[in-house]
Amino acid sequence: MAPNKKKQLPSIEEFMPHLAYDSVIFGFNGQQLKILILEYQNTGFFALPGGFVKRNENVDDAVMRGLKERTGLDNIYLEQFHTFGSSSRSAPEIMRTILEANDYDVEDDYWMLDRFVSIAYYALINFNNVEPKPDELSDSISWYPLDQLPPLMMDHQEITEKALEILRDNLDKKLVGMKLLPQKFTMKELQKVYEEILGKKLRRTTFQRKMLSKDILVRHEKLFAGGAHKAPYLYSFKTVQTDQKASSEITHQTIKNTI
Amino acid sequence: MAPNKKKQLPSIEEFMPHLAYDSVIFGFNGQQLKILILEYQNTGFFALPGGFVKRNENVDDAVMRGLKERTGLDNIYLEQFHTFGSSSRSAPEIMRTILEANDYDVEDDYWMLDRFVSIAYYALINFNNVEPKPDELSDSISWYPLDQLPPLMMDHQEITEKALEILRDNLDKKLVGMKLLPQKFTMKELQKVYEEILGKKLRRTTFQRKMLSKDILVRHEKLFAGGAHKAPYLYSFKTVQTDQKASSEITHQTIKNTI
DNA sequence: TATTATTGTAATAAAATGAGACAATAAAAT
DNA sequence: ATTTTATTGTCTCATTTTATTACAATAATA
Repeated sequence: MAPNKKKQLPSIEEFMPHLAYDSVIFGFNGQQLKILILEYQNTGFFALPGGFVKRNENVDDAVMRGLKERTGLDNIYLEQFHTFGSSSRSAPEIMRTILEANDYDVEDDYWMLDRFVSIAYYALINFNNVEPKPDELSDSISWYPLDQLPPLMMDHQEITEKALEILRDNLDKKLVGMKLLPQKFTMKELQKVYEEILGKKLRRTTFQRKMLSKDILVRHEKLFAGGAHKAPYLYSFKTVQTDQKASSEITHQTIKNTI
Repeated sequence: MAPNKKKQLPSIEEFMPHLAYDSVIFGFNGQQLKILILEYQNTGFFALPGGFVKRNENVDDAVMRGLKERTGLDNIYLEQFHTFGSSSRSAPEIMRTILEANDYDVEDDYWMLDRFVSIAYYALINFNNVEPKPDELSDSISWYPLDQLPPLMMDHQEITEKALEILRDNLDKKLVGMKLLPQKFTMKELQKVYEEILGKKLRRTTFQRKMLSKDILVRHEKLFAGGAHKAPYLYSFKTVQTDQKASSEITHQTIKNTI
């Protein structure tokens, strides 16, 4: 790297030290469940999208902001699932390599080289027609199927595995499909979401009966152009207001549906 | 407070700034589910037991350590459940009052007056024969039934409610009864734990059949001295090793059983 | 017009749960 | 010593839920 044109690093005045977040962004394209991995330029390091929390910012908001800055994705469904607090969570060499590869001049006591406690979130999006963009830091970013992840830096593999575990547990409770599918979808597509997350095949008739009996779906017109067979109905999720968080939930959903 | 005999405050050199933990400690005495609340002397402030994380310490260990220091409880079952990261989580006046009530001299820029992100844990213990002791900071500490909590400072009420919600969700999955009961217990006691956590009565025969069919219980000798009626069997939980964490789980359990 | 593959639903079987009945029994009362 | 009492463990039957199979409906293709 040329030792000239050094850039200005983010200042510790702006952020809380020792505190970071990482996000496991699940995307579904109708076929496969994938997650978003970014690669730091000129380093070969693969990582979950993450960032830092400003001194006067809600952690939830920081994650939303950082995700938009780093991935171009806005207003996506986010849920905190675990905080990783091992004292071994520091990687000064790696962080230095990444920063220097981007032409930053890094002092030995620079705050990003310290130990970090990371609050981890998972996000759910339908990634048809969505093209995540790397940010100005020149990272590349792309989708990887869960069984074809590159080797991830630090404990990001462990974070990813925990995210999937929690996602499975929340599958029915949180109506996960709602966030991963377009507004209207077929029963087959919904089943595919479940199968991808659970990692196993489900029985068609049982699944259909179970979903219909839940009183969460609205049936719409049929979807033609499916092939040489009976056309399936399209469904959407009912927008039920179950609790005090309903309005913000609906915001999420509405925005998601317009992606 | 006399302005003499000022004591030395914990230094920011030792701890990570802006990072705290809070713990919701559930205890069961055979009858009622209670949680441990501490009262800061001379202030009237009630709070969950909490503390700070040393710069070179795992967060999990910090919670365990702090709990021992503050409550006298050792090696109890702990599980992280949520991190509270709202930017409004600071209470400089309250913290100053607490510290000054304990004869500390507090500078305006003292780190404990800052905003804190709090990692929340719940703990489960059987509190027969356990007498929590307040620490040297002269707090008093005692058990409160969930429906008779005093007004808690900051967002500690919200933290408590979230803990209970998570505990309910984990009831079957995590074998919560194992941590709250003595090593040997009757079916009625186990049912009582479930009822207290769920906040509703359960049907005796259905509960008994469900528990026995789970293949998690070992039946032991009968417990006499129960009253003018048939004596119930005593049960204990099977110690199954399901995954790689099994050995540490067993440690928890063994230690818990000797409390 | 027949063929094909898939969909929606009904019919039936199996499993899980709810609800009640009842005999067994340990301690207390007589 | 006998009866009474309350609770326990288990069984039965009813109801609900879930699994499995079967099959008619139908949109595109041959």
